[in-house]
Amino acid sequence: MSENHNSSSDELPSDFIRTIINEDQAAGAYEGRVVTRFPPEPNGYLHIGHAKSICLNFGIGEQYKGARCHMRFDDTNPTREDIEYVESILADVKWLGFDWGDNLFYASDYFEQLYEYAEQLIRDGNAYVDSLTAEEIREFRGTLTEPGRESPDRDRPAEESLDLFRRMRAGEFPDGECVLRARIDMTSPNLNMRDPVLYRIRHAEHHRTGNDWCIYPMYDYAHSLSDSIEGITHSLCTLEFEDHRPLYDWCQEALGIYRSRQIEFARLNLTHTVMSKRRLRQLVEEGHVAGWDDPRMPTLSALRRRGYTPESIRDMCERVGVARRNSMTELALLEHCLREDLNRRAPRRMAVLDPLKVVITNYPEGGSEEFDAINNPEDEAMGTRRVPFAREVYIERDDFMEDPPRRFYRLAPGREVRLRYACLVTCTDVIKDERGDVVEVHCTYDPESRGGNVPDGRRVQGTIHWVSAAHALPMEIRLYDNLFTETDPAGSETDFLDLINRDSLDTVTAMGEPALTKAKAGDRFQFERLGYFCADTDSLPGAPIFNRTTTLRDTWARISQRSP
RNA sequence: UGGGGAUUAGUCUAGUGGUAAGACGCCUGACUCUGGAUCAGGUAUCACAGGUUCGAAUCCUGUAUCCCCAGCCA
Repeated sequence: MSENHNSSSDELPSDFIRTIINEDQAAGAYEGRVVTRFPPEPNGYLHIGHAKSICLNFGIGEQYKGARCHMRFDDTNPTREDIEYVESILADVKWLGFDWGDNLFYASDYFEQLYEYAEQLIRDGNAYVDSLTAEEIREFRGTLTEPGRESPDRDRPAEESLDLFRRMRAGEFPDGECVLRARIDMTSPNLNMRDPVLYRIRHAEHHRTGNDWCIYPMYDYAHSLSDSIEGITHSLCTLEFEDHRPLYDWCQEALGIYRSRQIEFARLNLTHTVMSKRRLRQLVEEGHVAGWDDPRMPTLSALRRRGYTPESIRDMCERVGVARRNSMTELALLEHCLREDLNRRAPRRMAVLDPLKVVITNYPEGGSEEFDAINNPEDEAMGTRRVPFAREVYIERDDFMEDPPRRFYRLAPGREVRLRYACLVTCTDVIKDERGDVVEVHCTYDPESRGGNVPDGRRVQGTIHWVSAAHALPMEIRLYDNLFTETDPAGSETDFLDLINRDSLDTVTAMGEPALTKAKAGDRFQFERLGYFCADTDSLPGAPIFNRTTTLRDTWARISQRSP
């Protein structure tokens, strides 16, 4: 497999995990094989945090000769999972540009084998059926500073546990009646080793196995064994599973089966958003956003809808790197990756978000003409297009100031600017309404400057974008800002819901050049001087609706804020 | 002294005994029919305190701070 992303750098990523793999390869470990896996539970939508794990695991699968990455669903809890999530997860991974080939697996595929392994543990005295209640188990577990106590059932004869376990499977007990526990060490300082539960009873329909089972394996047990069954060499997971590693190892060792190695890395955190499933769910269910794919969400489906490219997300994940320290990546990095990608690829168009009418008084009434505009200055092959021009045009309200401050290069009374690709105009009059607000600006144009060129070589400081009023396409545009103004809403003292940015969505009616009429959902453009925009899935034929993916870097905004 | 982990610029990440590297951000300047892009330059002594050494971000000792763990969730 080859990657076509990040063509600007041929360097393969390197990090402590790849260093470990390199060492393993050099030492001939795992017979030279490298097998990773991406193991989500199908109980929600993937977000950009998952993208880091996907890029890591699949990236390693692509990087090493003969390596592969398995797509595996950790579907061991039927009450929270659904086929809907399986499908969206698969679509998202595919969208990011990764391919699992034939290696699509489900932990539920192994239920029978997992069950047999459990019987083996019981026979070997490594597991027992415990009839303590959930509350009792919790009490017996002890605390962080006090050791736990052994259950009265801990020394139950293997035969008895075996019988009980079979009856658990047969459905003789209601939920919660008993569990299968590993027999490890109730005094371990690591709570995960205090006889962890391996199986619980759940009379629930599973999205794949239906009602075949009423006992379901717990994560630690199922995950360790699934990795072993699939011959996973390097099992990469996030930091919070560090304390689970001894149990992960114990499961494979107690059964004497293939040994995989768990390695933990820090999860991705992004500023100005939340990443936990619980909080994302709350945003959706309480209606703070329109849905999982609301373009303000950090889910992959939302980022896709908003206009982010898979390449930009992969690039960001690569640049963030992989390490063991908790970190918070600035959203600015993702935005940079997006701009870099789209600057190269997105066709340019002109659109005016906040229109102010300009009348060119010396231009013939009723006349019009077309000018050539470059589709992408970064890529000549993208060619040019014709843009209609007439006596009345719209410009951005921000591009005119009656009383401009220093360093304002745009239109002002008496000042000449270039209408991009069209001509030079000079402001001669300002028309205001009774409240004193500017409603229209009058200009004269220099007929010698057709196309925007300056025959006598005189300099104009500003070049602004415009749209012919007579030809303009009115279109809905959704302007997004961060869902949270705080850097780390989840880490704040205040409830994150109280930190939601009330101005995160602003819908405006903009005027676009006619070429935009043909835009289809998913099409991305740079609207010159404004930002990158992507036609939303709500678009109708001939009536596109655009999401602003991100703005362009805006030097003027910084200057004007600094010294007004 | 419950256990486990982490600590390099505003952010992320390299460097594992030889005198701090890259990216984002920010600041300067050049250039420009996008105040975009591009180009050039600037922006830390490595949590702290001792110690070992000719030499320490790297080794040792101690301290501090932060993160994770008491689901029959993953």
